[in-house]
Amino acid sequence: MKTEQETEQTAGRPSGLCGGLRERKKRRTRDALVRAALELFVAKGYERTTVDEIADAVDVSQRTFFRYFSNKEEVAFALQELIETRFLTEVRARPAGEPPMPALRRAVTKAWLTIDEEMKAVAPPQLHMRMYQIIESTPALLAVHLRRQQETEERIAQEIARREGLDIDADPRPRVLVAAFAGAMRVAGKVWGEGDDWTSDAMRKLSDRYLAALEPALAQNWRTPSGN
Amino acid sequence: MKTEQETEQTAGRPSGLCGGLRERKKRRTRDALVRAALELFVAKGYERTTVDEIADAVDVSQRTFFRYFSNKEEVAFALQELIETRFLTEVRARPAGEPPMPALRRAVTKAWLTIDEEMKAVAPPQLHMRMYQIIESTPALLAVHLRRQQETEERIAQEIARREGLDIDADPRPRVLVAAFAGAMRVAGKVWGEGDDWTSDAMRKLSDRYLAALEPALAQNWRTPSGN
DNA sequence: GGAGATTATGGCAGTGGCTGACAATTGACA
DNA sequence: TGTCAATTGTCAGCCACTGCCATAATCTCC
Repeated sequence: MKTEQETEQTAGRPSGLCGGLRERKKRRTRDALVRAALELFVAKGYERTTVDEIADAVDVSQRTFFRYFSNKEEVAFALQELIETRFLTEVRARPAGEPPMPALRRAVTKAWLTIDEEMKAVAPPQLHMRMYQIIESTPALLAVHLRRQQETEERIAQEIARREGLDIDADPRPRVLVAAFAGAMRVAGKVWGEGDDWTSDAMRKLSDRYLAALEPALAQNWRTPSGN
Repeated sequence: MKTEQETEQTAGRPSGLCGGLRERKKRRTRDALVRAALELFVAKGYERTTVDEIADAVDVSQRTFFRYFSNKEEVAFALQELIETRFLTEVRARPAGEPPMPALRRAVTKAWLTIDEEMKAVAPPQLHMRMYQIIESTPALLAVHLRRQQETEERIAQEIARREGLDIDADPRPRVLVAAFAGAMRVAGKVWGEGDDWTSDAMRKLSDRYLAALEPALAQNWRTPSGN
């Protein structure tokens, strides 16, 4: 028999309060693995860190590591997982009458209001931020990152189609809107990671700026200066 | 034992004709490796095909395979490489005065006019198409595919910025436009791969449709039916 | 056409990611 | 306390990938 291990994503609750000893222990090992991995990745780089080193740092076997994470990449995406989940939740919470684009923009703004707090549960924010830079600069991780984002895109597009009562395969607008939106967000995220202000407030401002640039960018005439 | 396919690709290729024996031989092994890899991937799936099998099929050592391709993934992207190069060339060839979005749209249309011919040089179109489906459905390949696309995006954005005389780091529009454009194209490509009409003509029509949906998708009001 | 410099290739040993199988251990619960 | 199920460690093994060195093929120049 299999125990479901997706149960513990209850946000905002400190680890170790719920469930029996067995589950608490599992959560602790998992968090410890993430933390050790992030520290090692930041210290030595992703490729120069071996799974054995991560496992040794937490004093478990390599085999156990692979029981918690299906591969070495996955352990690097703790923060991303959080962001994606949070954003999706906020989109689902938008009022039904709201048009698609404003709904997405407000969802992203609201999501970033709470992400700060949540990520502290596993590792210090500084660590997450450095990890984000490593993801952007390590080809293998960047590739996985983009794939994960695309999976989120699809879920969001489905939610938008549902809200608007559209057949997602017949009307191109849900997927195209979300693709454009995600593209602008990706550019914003990249600039954020390369800059020096790693507050969530800075991220919100960048999102706004790049999303606002979407319509002017599609316009024919670029002669009017804008954007900065 | 030895697979000899020296005859076909020397016909219409500038690259197959020039150079000494050494270079021609190198090109032949490379093409043979691509072809053998595609056939094996299509027949058995990407993950169930080992590099040893590909090398054996062409009668070279595994070590030689890795001298031609830096990893197993790379050999799967022959067609994509072609498309990206072609598209980039067409963008660079657009007249200077043309606004960014029309330039991109016309570049993609022109690119697909010649891709058919070019890809036949290495393997039959059918094989490339099946490979494309495998890329879209194999997580490891999809991830690499998206990263490659993003690299192309960056190059195109730089070209757009250059054309418009803008500083790409100061004005968000070049990257945002290209991100939105690429997003719509990606959705179109996915639909193309899932459909049954694999002509480049079909791809051009899908591109048109999804790019046309970009502006309506960003608009506030979706109540007016459109797109299909 | 042959000597010598270049370059492609093969073989081999070794590392690291990842998996299946099985046995030992630990927590849950009657 | 004893039984049952979940968790873990150990071990053997596959596969992607790399460095190293010897060999064989091509190229260059006389």
